[in-house]
Amino acid sequence: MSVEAPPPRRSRRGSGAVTLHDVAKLAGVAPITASRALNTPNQVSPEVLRKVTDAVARTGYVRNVLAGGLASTRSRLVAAVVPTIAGPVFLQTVQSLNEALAEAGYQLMLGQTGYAEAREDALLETIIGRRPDGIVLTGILHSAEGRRRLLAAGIPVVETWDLTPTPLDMLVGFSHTDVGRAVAAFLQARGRRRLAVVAGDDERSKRRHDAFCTAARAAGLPEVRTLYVPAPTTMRSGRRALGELLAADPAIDAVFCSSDLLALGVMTEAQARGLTVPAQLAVMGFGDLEFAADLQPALSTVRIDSSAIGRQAARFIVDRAEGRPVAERVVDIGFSIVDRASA
Amino acid sequence: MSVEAPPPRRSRRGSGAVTLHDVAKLAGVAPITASRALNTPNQVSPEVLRKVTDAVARTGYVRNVLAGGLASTRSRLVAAVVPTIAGPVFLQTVQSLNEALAEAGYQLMLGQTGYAEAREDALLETIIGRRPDGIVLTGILHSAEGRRRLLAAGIPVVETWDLTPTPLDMLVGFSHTDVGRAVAAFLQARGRRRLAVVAGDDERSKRRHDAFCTAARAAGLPEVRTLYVPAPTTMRSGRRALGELLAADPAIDAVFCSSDLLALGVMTEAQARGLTVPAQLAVMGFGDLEFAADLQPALSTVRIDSSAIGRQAARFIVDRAEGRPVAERVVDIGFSIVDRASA
DNA sequence: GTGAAAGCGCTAACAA
DNA sequence: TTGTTAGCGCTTTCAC
Repeated sequence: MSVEAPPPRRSRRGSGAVTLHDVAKLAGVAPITASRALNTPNQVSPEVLRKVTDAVARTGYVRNVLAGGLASTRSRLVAAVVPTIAGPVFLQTVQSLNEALAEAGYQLMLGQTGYAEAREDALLETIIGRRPDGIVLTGILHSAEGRRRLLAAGIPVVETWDLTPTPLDMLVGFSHTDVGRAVAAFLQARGRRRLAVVAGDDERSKRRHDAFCTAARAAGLPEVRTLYVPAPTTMRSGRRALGELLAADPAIDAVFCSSDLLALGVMTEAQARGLTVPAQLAVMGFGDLEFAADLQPALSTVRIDSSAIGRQAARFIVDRAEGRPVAERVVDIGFSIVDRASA
Repeated sequence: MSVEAPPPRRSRRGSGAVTLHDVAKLAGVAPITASRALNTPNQVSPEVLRKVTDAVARTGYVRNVLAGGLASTRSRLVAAVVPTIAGPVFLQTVQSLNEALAEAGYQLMLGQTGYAEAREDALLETIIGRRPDGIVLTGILHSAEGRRRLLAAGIPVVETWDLTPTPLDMLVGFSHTDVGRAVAAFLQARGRRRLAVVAGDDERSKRRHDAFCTAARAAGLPEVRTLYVPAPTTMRSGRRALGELLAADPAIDAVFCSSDLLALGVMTEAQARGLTVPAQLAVMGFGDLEFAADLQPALSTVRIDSSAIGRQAARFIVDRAEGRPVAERVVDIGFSIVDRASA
């Protein structure tokens, strides 16, 4: 009569799902070997590889990335912080970021601050709690507290859509000041003199339009009429804005909008009032969204390679996560003025 | 002379960050007590709560949600699967879903299939690997393999943007067939007889337009001209489509588009060709995006409460995750026809 | 109300 | 190439 071991008291914990342990047992190898077969197949004999692959298929095993991440301190999770994805400006960036990350085996976590800088800190805490392998920020980070936390956490950070001499870590963007200057020069070269601006009230577009106004002033043009609308910008606020602008100064001959959507609103309102674009009023947008080229007249605008920002951000994070050296921490992707019919 | 303990051989593992252990030690309590102070503060004496809160502040501790999730088998992560966020149709849903989840302490993970059903399965595997507390699907899940996996994983699933008699688990959407019928009736009531359709080639819009055509036929109207364009739909494809439609039949007097963007393209093209909307051509969109009301003429369209879908999906998942009973597993949020100027 | 012990499922480190 | 051991940082279970 053999002394039986006590029954392995089935614990109430755990999800009950198939674990790597089960797979290893079925394949007749140690768990770590099964782990290697899945993660670094070429460190394992073909024989073992076959047995493990087999066991995985038979059990329907799905790896638990959370557990792996805890053990390896690599979560393969990347967080993106945007004001909102509703304004289609960042959409392209988020989309291409997501794609590039997915290809490299990383998952994207989305966080929206809603243009309220106050929420930035709270969101950051939530994010750090997940120990992401990287954080992609839209714009530069403002709060000192936030910067401190991020640095302390040692998480790679990419700031985007802006340029600053003092990046937190890595940066991919362009100069908003340069955009403002370039558009002012562009409109002036086309003989426009009474310039106006309709801009969302976020920091970056303000910076663009400050530069725009400064450049206009320097060129001896009359004071630029400026109207700020709440971010995110909409077609509706564009329509309203042109009305107000015209009420203040019926003689304006060019409007620089901080988004293509705003520009669509301005053009529509102009049309509704019987103003012809560009003859009586030049309209410039910003972003070069998909629809810009197909408006009637086609919208002149500033093109930002939004997808390139996302891809570069992904490259930054993945390189850092895989321990590859990042040569250049700051990438200026520039912009270009798209000269279509509306200006 | 005291015998010193050997130095606690500093392990090379771990992130080196402050852990709950450190906090507990500083507060002079057991780790589990510190855990309770943070998660269920009212199960702990005010005294202890104070000491722990204090220690957290002094150390700058940020909880490791991954570790917590592993121990409790609750990741507080929810995955959303969308064809693409670029088409602004799902944007609202994703946005409100994200917001509602964030409020409840859950994080959203984004996965894009890109309208390729083949990628659905691969994406699903990646997602299940993270052990999310729920999955929100856009549309209904097709692959039998995918359904099997999801069921096996025991993860709550919400299918959205559609209605089916055989939901996988929970469902919030509306009937695309009803939409098609309603729009056909609407146009017919306005005296339109030569109907046309421009639709994205995804399953749901096809269903809408099949119903539309069937209803038109039943009403004795002439055969509906139909043109499918690749999803995601764009303004450009709308412009092109009207051109083709007109070439095939110059006498059409109404176009039903499968998205507002498409409708914008159709309206723009009509205008470019000197056709007046709605006098000569009625245009109907779908989605009621923000800009629809502000177009010239204002766009008649079908309104879907996209945000409500997101919120309901969040409620479903959170209720399930917190163990609350879900009374109704299927919610039909309906739709409404917005009767503006373009039709 | 508080704590000790024992994992959650996986992988780093070291050894064979 | 493969295995043993010892965690990753937290929470469940059960006892006080």
